Amino acid sequence: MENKLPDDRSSSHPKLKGLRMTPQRREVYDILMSHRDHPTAAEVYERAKSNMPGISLATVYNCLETLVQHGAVRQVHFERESSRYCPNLTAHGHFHDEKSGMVIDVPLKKGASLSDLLDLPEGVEVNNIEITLTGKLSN
Amino acid sequence: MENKLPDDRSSSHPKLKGLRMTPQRREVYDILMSHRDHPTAAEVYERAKSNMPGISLATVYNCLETLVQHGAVRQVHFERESSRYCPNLTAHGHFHDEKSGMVIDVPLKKGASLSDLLDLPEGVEVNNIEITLTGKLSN
DNA sequence: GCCCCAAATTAGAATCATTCTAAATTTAGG
DNA sequence: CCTAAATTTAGAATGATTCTAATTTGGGGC
Repeated sequence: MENKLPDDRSSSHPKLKGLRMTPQRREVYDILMSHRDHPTAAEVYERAKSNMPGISLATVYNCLETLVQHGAVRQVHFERESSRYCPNLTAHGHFHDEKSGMVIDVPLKKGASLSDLLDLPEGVEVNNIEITLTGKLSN
Repeated sequence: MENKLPDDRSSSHPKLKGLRMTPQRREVYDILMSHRDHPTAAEVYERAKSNMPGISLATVYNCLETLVQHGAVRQVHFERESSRYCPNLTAHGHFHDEKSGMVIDVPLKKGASLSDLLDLPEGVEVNNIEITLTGKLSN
């Protein structure tokens, strides 16, 4: 059922250029792209096993690390809980509902920029930013 | 050598009201207030031992947790590294230098507010915010 | 001032996410 | 098709933190 384009091994997303797209990496990447609910490595592993019963947890960790290094997905952290993974590459923060554990993306306001908010010291090169909010979803 | 005010057990800082100020908690709190360099629990433990050789690591963890719960200090997280502790209660973010490991406070610009930056969903009660930057201090 | 109970402290065990190790497998290039 | 390098794998190791159960401490009531 899969569309096998011979040249599609590492080019379905611009961020994946230069990355050998093994079946395991594709599986992990597809899981992140299709669910988009900020799963942990263990959750990705559970989902991956249904399509790929032989995949190992170590491989899931390896694939996630590789995808993060290539900028294809982002890691999200709340306190010291398990890392979560997010395929949304736009500038945004994350809200963590303390009751349900659910994580939702919090977009930046149109035209807004972090440098409007923060008084950054001179001569720093910022490679990564995390904006994390925790609280209650009052419904 | 210590100034023993009978009423000073839990009132040296407004945030410490209602908290039994044991010698261990005072020691931990004083370490955070005097160094202000975002130490980990293990680093607080090392420092505490010089004044209080019998203190245990578990107690340092307990004291830090209690101080955080009472809003007297804040926890700071980078990726999944050890939690760090910060006595600066004003709204601010943190920059983590990848080379030296040093952490510095990043103040918010005067008059700026997070809600200017983020498009928060309706009806969320935000209890905590972390803004963490990682990168290189290019000096 | 003394006793009692709850809270705090303690050492060490347990937990758990993640990383490491070493061996087996897969893949790309020649 | 062959070889070297990259990837995957199972299981062990790591390390920060939390838990457990026992001991110690301190404040309020008498």
